[in-house]
Amino acid sequence: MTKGRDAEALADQLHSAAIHLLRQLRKEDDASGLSAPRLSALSVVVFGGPLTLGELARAEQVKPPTMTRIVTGLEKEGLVKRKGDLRDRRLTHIEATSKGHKVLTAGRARRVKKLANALSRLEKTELAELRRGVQLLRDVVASMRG
Amino acid sequence: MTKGRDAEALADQLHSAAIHLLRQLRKEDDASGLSAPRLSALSVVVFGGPLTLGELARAEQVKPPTMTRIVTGLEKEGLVKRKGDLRDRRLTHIEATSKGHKVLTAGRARRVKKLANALSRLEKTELAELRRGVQLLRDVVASMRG
DNA sequence: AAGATATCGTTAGCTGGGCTAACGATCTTC
DNA sequence: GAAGATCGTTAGCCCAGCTAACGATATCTT
Repeated sequence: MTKGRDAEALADQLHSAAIHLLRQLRKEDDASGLSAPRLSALSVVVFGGPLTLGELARAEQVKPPTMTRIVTGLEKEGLVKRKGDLRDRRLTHIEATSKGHKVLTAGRARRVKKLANALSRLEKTELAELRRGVQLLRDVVASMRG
Repeated sequence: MTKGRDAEALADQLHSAAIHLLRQLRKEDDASGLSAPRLSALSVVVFGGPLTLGELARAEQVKPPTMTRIVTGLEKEGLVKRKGDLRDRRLTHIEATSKGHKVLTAGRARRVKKLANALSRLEKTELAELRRGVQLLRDVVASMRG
């Protein structure tokens, strides 16, 4: 059947497009001076509120020892800080400092701006079509998790 | 203007979708037993024919010493081999072995299949819409290179 | 209440991948 | 033929991933 073959060709193009998109955007991230794992973890902390180290590790799909090191690095740069839990003293909560907020939002702004800039060259109707495509893509990605 | 704001929101969603898409697909790559840099380099060698180490380093946007190590790793696993150049004996050509071809195409098949599978759950019209979106995305990414 | 068990984060030690600096071998140029 | 450029490698650094093992703390059993 032709539908399956279409899906394969599209899958290939989509995969390639995603790779190239992220490769372009990563260049902007370099300006923050943070490595990708640190940037990603910081993002979760900033937007996801304070979390424990274990939660953060799970969110980043990484093992606890790895997250310990990432957090230690971020802490040394003054972007997050550790806080103990009074009820359960095994827990360590990680929260972003104001500097952490600033660095992250500045980086995100750079990145989004670059992409938004490219997007704004599109016609209004094209923008709508792309928006629809992105929505479908999100659904597809969500369905892959199962 | 509202168009700029729309572009920003879309940029954000697109960025996120691309990240999550690649994260899902990378799980399939793990089955190959190869790390991302090795897989990527192998892919260039397989599809881009024999290249020198320096060319490969540039293609992967990596410095020569890094590529030396990646190639050494691939060579130890029997996926590529080094070949000297008779005319210019400073050069080292890297070419894929048949095992290298097999491993790469098998991995690519797994990856594309997973994505194509998710895509094939879409309605025919949705598939067309997504295809249009991907086409636009490719144009957008291409325009960012400049 | 005490002892066994489970959970959380850290440390130790391994691999791999990124970099710069320095080097040996090899062309190329003068 | 000597000087300079180019190619790949080596050495040595840092970061990020993992597993195994541990100490501290909570929780469960009895």
